[in-house]
Amino acid sequence: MAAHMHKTRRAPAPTIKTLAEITGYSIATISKALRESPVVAPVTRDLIFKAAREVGYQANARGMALRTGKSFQAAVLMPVTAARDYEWDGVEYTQILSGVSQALDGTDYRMSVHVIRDAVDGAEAASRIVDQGLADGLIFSGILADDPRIDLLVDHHFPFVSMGRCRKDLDYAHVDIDNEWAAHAATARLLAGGHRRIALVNPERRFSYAMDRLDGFARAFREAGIAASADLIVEGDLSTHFGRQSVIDLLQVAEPPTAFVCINESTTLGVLSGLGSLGRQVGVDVDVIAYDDINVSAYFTPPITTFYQPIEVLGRTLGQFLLKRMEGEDPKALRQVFRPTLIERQPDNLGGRLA
Amino acid sequence: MAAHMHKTRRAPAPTIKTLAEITGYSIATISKALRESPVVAPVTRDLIFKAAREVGYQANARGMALRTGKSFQAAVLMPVTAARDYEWDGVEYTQILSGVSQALDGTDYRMSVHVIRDAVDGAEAASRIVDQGLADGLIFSGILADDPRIDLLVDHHFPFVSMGRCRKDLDYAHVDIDNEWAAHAATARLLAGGHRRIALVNPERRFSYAMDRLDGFARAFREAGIAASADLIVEGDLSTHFGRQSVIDLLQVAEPPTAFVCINESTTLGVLSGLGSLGRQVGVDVDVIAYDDINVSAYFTPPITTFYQPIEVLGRTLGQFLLKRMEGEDPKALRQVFRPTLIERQPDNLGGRLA
DNA sequence: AAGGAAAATAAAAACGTTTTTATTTTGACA
DNA sequence: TGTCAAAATAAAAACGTTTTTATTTTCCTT
Repeated sequence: MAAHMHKTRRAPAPTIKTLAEITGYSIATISKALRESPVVAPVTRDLIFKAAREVGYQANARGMALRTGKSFQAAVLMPVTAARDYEWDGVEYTQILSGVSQALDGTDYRMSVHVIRDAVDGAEAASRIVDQGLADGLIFSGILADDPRIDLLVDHHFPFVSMGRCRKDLDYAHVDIDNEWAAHAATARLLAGGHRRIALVNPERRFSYAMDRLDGFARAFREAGIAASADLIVEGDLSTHFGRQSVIDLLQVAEPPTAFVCINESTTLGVLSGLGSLGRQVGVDVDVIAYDDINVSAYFTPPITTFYQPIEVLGRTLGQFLLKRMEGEDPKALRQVFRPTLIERQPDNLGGRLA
Repeated sequence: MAAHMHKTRRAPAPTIKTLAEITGYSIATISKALRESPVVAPVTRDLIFKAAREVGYQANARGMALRTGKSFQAAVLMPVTAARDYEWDGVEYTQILSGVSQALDGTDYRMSVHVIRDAVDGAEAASRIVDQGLADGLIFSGILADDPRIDLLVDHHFPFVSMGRCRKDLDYAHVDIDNEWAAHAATARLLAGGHRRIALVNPERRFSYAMDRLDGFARAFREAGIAASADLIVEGDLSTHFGRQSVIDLLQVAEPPTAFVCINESTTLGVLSGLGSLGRQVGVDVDVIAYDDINVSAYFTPPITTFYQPIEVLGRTLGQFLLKRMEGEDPKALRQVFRPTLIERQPDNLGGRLA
């Protein structure tokens, strides 16, 4: 009677022991054969592999994990700002995760995501991951000018790849966008178009790349022999709200900007929203150049000039680098800085009205 | 000499054995005490807890995992369409992950993310997770009208919570948005505003919620006693490109729509982009009502009327439900359908020109 | 054909838990 | 004060691997 109650009991997954029974070899030999150890005879290795295939053997991750002390997890810290309620934010992270996951595909590693709300949270997450061995490697972004996570991880010899670079030491694996270059190029383009009062909508200075962008902005002016419009630099979180508010504030100053250089999509959307509600037209009253990583600027009305870098590519590189780091490769060999490509969608000279 | 080479060796993390040595109890007693088993005397339990606190004992997840057969992972399937190159897509997923992670905070569970590229990929990922015991529970979305994942998981008694519902069987834990209601409400609002030719920009029919929205759309017309503009229903992926192309196509028909009901942010952006490039003005030539989950419609120019549901809340509920499911709670008790709130930003009657 | 090194395989221990079973201690009752 | 059940603790086994150490087999050399 009771036998009818439950379905046919699922056969327990085959283990190394099952293979030992089937083939007649000891579990030690099985283990070595499966890991292609040279000490086991090729003929028995083949035999064991065949048996493994036949019964559909899959190494038990938990057993491996306990024995080796590894977790087979690649952790990613994903920032989510709790600042404004549910504001559009961090949208590019799906692309990063997608890229990392692509790199991990086919390896023994899984991707675990740790959501962090701020820098402190991020540092805590990192040390928890190290202390408790929650992962074998770590990927994170939002690098501060002097980031405690990097010190911690270097100290513990914990494999990691950062998206972005600290400003001081570079002896670790990283992937980055050339923010100095991009900010310089955008500013130079606007200067060439005749703009003099250029606003820079920038992240907070504690972020390493905010400083890089400031540098590029300044260099463009310096090279043009023009005094930088340093009073038109605004700094804040990367929210849409911030972009909008920045425009509203900046257009009230005595000598308002005729052009804007923006950080990311969401801020750009806010800037356009602010311009729209003040009745200013892009390409007529002001020009806007943005940095784009999810290919969305093409759909703004009007489409605007952007520096574009598909972020999934960065994610993939991050994953590839992390795999190599976890295998002990020298971090010095694992660095890549991407230059976004310029996509010209506007002349960015206010239709010639400036010349 | 060599002693100088490496830093002071980090003390190995304390284990249950360490605690046994310190307290003099056996490891069995330690284990039971830490899990608050009633068989161990309260006084020794306290003693053991105290010792654990003092040495900073943290249970080794790998040991627990091997012994219990659990993985302490909550898996989330994250869809990323590879359709168009790096198109803005799936941006709401950071919010979902954030919500799930919030729910998991403070528990023993970690969140692992599995990126899937299509429905087949999703089904494979699900069965891999079940077969290999990669996780103890699963969260996924993009539910098909008849989703193989649901059958698989129910069959294996594997704990899961779906975001969205199959159209046939509902005997499982799920969280959803009331798409029928939202589509109905949007359509009814436009009908009340005097619109008769209303376009529905919808996902592909294989998705369960696409059908729900079709139902709501039809019901609004039926209730108004007006023949539905069924020829103005377009179906496709949820990309910005699709939104834009839909508008361009639809405005070429003999009797073009005067209003659009959109699915999500990215499609809406595409719709607005299409309208802009054809020189049509929202609120003058056409009205647009959208569904918004990342609070971005407020920043479109002009701001448009939306049905808003903060998606992080859904994520949190998904996580909470999954925890309960993993503890064996009856799935029938774990269902929640959210109704988004209407945010009126336009009169949606073409400024009265229709009446 | 004996000896011995090299090659191949087996046995045993270990990773850190939980759980089942066994043993000791306590305390109530006669 | 001895008996016995109940309470408390200890011992041992197990989860599935990898790795170290031990044993057996092969085969070359003389």
